Amino acid sequence: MRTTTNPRDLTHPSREDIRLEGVLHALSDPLRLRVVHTLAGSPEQLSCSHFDLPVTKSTSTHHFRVLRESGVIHQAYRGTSKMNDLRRDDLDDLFPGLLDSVLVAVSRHSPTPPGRTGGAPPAPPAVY
Amino acid sequence: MRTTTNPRDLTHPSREDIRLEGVLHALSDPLRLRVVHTLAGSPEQLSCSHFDLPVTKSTSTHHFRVLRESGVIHQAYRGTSKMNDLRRDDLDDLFPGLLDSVLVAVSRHSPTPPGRTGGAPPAPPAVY
DNA sequence: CGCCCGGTACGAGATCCATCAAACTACGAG
DNA sequence: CTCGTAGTTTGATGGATCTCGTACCGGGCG
Repeated sequence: MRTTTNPRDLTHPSREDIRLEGVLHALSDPLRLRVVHTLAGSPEQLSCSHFDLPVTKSTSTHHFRVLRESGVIHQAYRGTSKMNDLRRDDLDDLFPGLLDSVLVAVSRHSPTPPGRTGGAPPAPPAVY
Repeated sequence: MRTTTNPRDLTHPSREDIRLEGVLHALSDPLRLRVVHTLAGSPEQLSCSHFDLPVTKSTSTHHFRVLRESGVIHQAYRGTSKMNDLRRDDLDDLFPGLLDSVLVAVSRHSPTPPGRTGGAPPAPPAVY
């Protein structure tokens, strides 16, 4: 009967539990939108600490949790840090075109947020 | 120099003042999502009272205001009632594909909300 | 004119949300 | 084992947000 609430267990909603309202709400915050945008522009997973958000650690934790619990991102521990990546497949399957249109909108309307991701430009719209 | 604050004056954000976060936030509420979906499925403007929302009149007013102030809908008085319609052109121009993908997602994941709109099916995805 | 109907304004209460500081946990390196 | 790094938890605070009830207004109808 161990499963005693291991603090390193991360709960993610299954695909069918992801709700549109939740995703839209998660994306309606500038900070979170920035995280999603950066994540989309990176070919690899990124640790939480990679993002240089203008808030404290606890606030950061909060935002990442909102993103995870709404089904927008997937998180997993790797050593001492936590890796994040977009749940692209799930989102594209559930809400086709939604993520892409949001990402394009962010790219268009934000002057490319300070703090470059690494190399890949914002995020090519992917297949249409 | 006041125009004496005419209560029938409705303020709408100009196109360039519409913000992505605001739109996403406005759409992240089930009630408002339902309104937008119904509006999108109607070829004509609809009065506020056309919607049979499970809330009181004042709450209804509140939600319509959120939609208007975020730039999602346009409102205008016509006689004793207020007509609503989507700001499709503005939204499509600012955030291409966003509204369509949201509407498709609503159509897919809601069992066609009770209280039919009139005739037109949910909203054909329009040009891709 | 007087009334109703569609909608607004104004509080007020409850809940949620973003934010922080401070104390804590877990892992890896010395 | 000790320390530092990465992130969590808890509690508090201030600000939105959602909801309501009640009072109000403006236009149309009888």
